[in-house]
Amino acid sequence: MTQKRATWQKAAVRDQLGQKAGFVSAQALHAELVASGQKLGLTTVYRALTDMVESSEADALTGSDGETRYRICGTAHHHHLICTTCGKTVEFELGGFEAATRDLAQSHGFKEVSHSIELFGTCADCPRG
Amino acid sequence: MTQKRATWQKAAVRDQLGQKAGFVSAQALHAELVASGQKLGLTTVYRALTDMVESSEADALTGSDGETRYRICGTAHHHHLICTTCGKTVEFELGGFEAATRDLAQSHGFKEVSHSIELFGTCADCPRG
DNA sequence: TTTGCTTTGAGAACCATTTTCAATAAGGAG
DNA sequence: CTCCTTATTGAAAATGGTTCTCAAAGCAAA
Repeated sequence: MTQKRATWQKAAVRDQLGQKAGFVSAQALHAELVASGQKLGLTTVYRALTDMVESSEADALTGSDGETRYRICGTAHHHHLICTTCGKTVEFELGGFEAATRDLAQSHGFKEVSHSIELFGTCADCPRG
Repeated sequence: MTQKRATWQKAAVRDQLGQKAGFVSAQALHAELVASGQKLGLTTVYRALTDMVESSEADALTGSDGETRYRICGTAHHHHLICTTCGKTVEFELGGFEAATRDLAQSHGFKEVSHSIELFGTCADCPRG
C-alpha cells in the first residue's frame, strides 16, 4: 500500500498557505517560501498542494488566465466570495440554492450534477478603480 | 480608429462554432476546420474566438485543465448546464438568485460583484459510468 | 496602381504545470 | 541506534495551451 510520509516541506507549504486570507498560486507560494529562507523545490510545492486538494484540506480555483490558485478551507461544502484586487476570500453556504440547481438540472434530464459558484468583487478595504 | 474587417476566416470560425451544441476548444475547432478543407492558422482561430467573446457573441470557459472552451451564445445574461460526457450545454437564467448573491456580497462589504455559476452533470442521452 | 491600413499565419516565445530519474531522507524493524 | 525499504525530493527537461513576432498578403480608398 502507498503510505504518506510527513516532511518539513509539506508542513511549510501548509503553514504558508494557512497564513493567507485568499487564494494564492503555487508559484507565489514557492517564491514566498524561498524568500523566507526555506529552500524547497517548486515541484514539491505543486505536489504538496495537490495532496492538500485531494484530502480536502484546500480548494483549488483555475482562473481564466490558466493559473490555478489554492486556499486552505474547511471540509464542508461551500462557495467563495473573492476580492479581485487583494484576493481576500469569504466562504459562504447557499441555503435553498443547492436544491434549486438540482431541480433545474433534473428538469433537463441531467444526473449526477455538481456545480461551480464563485462571486467576484472588490472588498471594503480595497480602493475602487 | 481601429475598424474590423470581415474575412472568410472569421466567418468560418463562427459557422463551425455555431454548429456545435456545447463548448469546444480552439484547438479542436481549428482541427475540424482544417480537416474540412479550410486552410487557416491556429493563431487566426484564437483571434477570431477572442473577438467573438469581446463582442459577446460567444462565451469562454476555462476548465481546471487550463484549456479554454468556447460556445456561441445569446447576449442576455445567463448560466450553463453542461454535460461532462458529450459537452451538450443548456443555457438558463436564475430568477431571484442574482439578487441574493448581490445582497450576500454587499453584506460583506463587497462592491462591483460579478459571479460565475456553472452546473455540470451527465445528460439524458449519455450513458452513466 | 499607389498608398495606408488591417489581417494572416508559421514559427518562436511564454509560462504554468508535469514528468523524469538519480539522490535523499522518513520511519519501521531489529 | 542502525539498517533497510521505499516514499519523497528537486533540478532540469518535457508538455501543452496560448500568445507574440513580423514579414507577406489582402482590402479599401484615392
